[in-house]
Amino acid sequence: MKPKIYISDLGKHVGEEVTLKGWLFNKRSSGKVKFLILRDGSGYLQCVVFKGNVSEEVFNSCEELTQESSFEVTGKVKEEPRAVGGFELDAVDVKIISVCSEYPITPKEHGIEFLIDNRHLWLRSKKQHAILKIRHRIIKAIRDFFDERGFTLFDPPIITPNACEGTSTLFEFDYFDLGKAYLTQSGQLYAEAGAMAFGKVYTFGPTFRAEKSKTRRHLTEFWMVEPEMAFYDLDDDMDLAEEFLEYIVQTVLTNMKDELATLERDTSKLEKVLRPFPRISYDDAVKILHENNIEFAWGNDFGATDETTISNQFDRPVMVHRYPSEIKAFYMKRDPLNEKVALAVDVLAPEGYGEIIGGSQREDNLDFLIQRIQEHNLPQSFFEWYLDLRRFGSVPHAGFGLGLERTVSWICGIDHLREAIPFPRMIYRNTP
RNA sequence: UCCGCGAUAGCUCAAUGGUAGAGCAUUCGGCUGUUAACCGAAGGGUUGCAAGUUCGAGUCUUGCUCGCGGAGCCA
Repeated sequence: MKPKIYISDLGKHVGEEVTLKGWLFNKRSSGKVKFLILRDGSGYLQCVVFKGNVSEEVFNSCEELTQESSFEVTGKVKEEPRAVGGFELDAVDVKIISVCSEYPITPKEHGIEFLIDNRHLWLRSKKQHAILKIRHRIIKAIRDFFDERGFTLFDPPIITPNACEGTSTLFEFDYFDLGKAYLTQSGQLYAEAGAMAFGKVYTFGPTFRAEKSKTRRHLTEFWMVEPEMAFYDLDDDMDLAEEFLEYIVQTVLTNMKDELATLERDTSKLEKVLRPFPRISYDDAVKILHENNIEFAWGNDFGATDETTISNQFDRPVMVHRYPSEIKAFYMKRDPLNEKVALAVDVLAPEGYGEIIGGSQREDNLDFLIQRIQEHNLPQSFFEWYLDLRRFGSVPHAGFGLGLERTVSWICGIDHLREAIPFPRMIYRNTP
């Protein structure tokens, strides 16, 4: 097979005659010269078609090229500061592969509703392309981070028999003769089993929430990465979380400069995401709200505006720990120094992006755990295997979950989660 | 579930209760360096649906449908 050449590789081919394939991003013509902007998924390239340099037939055929028509172009690569990307192709031949008729997304402004209806095409746009390239880099950074630190990737089931934490509304369906089953809302309980087997594991996959949340911060299907570590306490958990976030952000800053520029992201705010992050207790956070004249009663969970007020006090992610145990999940260990609070931590992203990490040290005492399950009115029979983890060599352990799309949104500086995933699923939309 | 906003050409939007318009896209013509190119021309409409008020409704009223974002819940 002849080696394929992509626009991103053109620096290695200056002066050579190459053949490229792709789609027409835009076209300008001036009588005897035509400028075809080729898009091949790896970049953009201006192809110059002078009337004398190609056959008359080829020159005229360029008129048929409409936006997003696919074609093949052959020509000599040259450096050209006037062109986007710094290179240009002097075309000697153009072959049309498929003519596109009336591409819906024109190079003008469009409304969000129209764009999301055409998500399958919107993905070709520069901004969406940049967001999803950054998403890809974030995923790689996540995997590199854990792989380099001795974690084992541990895939939990998507189909579960019980409502894991007993709080969220889940997608329910019939599972053969076994009754109702649910789509997972978290792989965490299974990750705990993994941590007892491998020491340090992480799960990374889709999770589902059937709540009728109708905001720019919610999807019904989203991706979550959940590390779980044996012999970690809450402080160890927070140490890992801040190292993790720093690694992700700094990796993107180093490797995705062009994409961040396309998104017009103010990177000075991302450059500040360096350890250590501020760590404040829930009590301290409540004080901050009161100092800002916000009414808030101890024992409640923070709303979106509360989170923004708290995170605005800092220039990097803030870790809020030791929440009232009543508003947290049954498996979270209570603080031995204060039974009213759980050894939990939420990480709030800067710039109003809200909670991106939720974690805790887990309850490792069998009797306490059974008591919590009863207090939450959860069916203990579903949790016997989970209780076995405490019966057979229980150890202190901790973990957290990071919402991928919220992290992508924050780093990209976009205002809606739906742009952070190729095909978003929301309560009133499951197409395309 | 509650609160608020919206629906006009393929798209983005205009239009004091009085002839439904512009830009982009499409088609045709012009231009040898364009950068959302530009210049000229053409085609393109059951104004979300239903009823009401009025001499006259895109505009006012009521109901419905669909969508948007906020609350709650959460990542």
